[in-house]
Amino acid sequence: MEPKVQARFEARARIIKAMAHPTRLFIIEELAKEERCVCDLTDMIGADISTVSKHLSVMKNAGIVVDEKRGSQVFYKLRVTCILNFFSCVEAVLKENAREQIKWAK
Amino acid sequence: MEPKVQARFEARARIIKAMAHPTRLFIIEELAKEERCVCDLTDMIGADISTVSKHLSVMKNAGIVVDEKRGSQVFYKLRVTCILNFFSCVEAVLKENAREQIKWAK
DNA sequence: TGGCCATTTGGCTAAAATGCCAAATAATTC
DNA sequence: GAATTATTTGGCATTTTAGCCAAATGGCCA
Repeated sequence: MEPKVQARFEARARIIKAMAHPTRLFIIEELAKEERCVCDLTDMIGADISTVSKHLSVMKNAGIVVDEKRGSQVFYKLRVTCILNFFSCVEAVLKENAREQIKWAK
Repeated sequence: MEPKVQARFEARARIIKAMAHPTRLFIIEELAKEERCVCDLTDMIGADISTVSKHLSVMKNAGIVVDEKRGSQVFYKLRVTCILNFFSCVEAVLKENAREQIKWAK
């Protein structure tokens, strides 16, 4: 593959990789509803706060979310909402997968 | 996070993770045009055929592609084409990222 | 059957991702 | 300024992923 093409797909992969984790998908869905501080997200997720912070940092570096410090808290929100379109397609794949399961079970 | 919710996001993440690699994104885009055998994809990508085969297997297990054996060759095609909608959003993020770069450069 | 092509699988090493704890930063309040 | 709260960062152990080679499998044809 030519280096230019290669680079383009690497850039895309970086963004998709930044979503490819259950916790991060949860965060994305949550931020789609409203912005949240790290502490609230941490409560919802139930992991160490440093873990949540690092997940957020991964998505921030990818350009998926933006943060804003207000007082002692840091609020995160989605940077590009079209991200949400992903989910409906992912659900479609999951539905297909479930359907196949039934077929295989026969 | 409740186990049920957790499981739902894990299922989603499995699918997105199966896309989160430059080579696999390339394959997806290629298969969007037309089905391809492993050998053709391997030529285009320039990696070991076993590597390409494993990438395809990852996507097959996630339900993103399906394979069909014809003679001695195996052809792969997309299972759910809405996958392509991903790219336009990813490009939007990349464009935003590029824009920010300029802002930072000031 | 034997040989050849296409593909998958096993095995192995190197690299990247996860997640926790502890320590460092930053803002807030008393 | 010290204590407190919110968040990030560094470090480390564990797990997962990637990619190559070599070997196994499956189809095709002489």
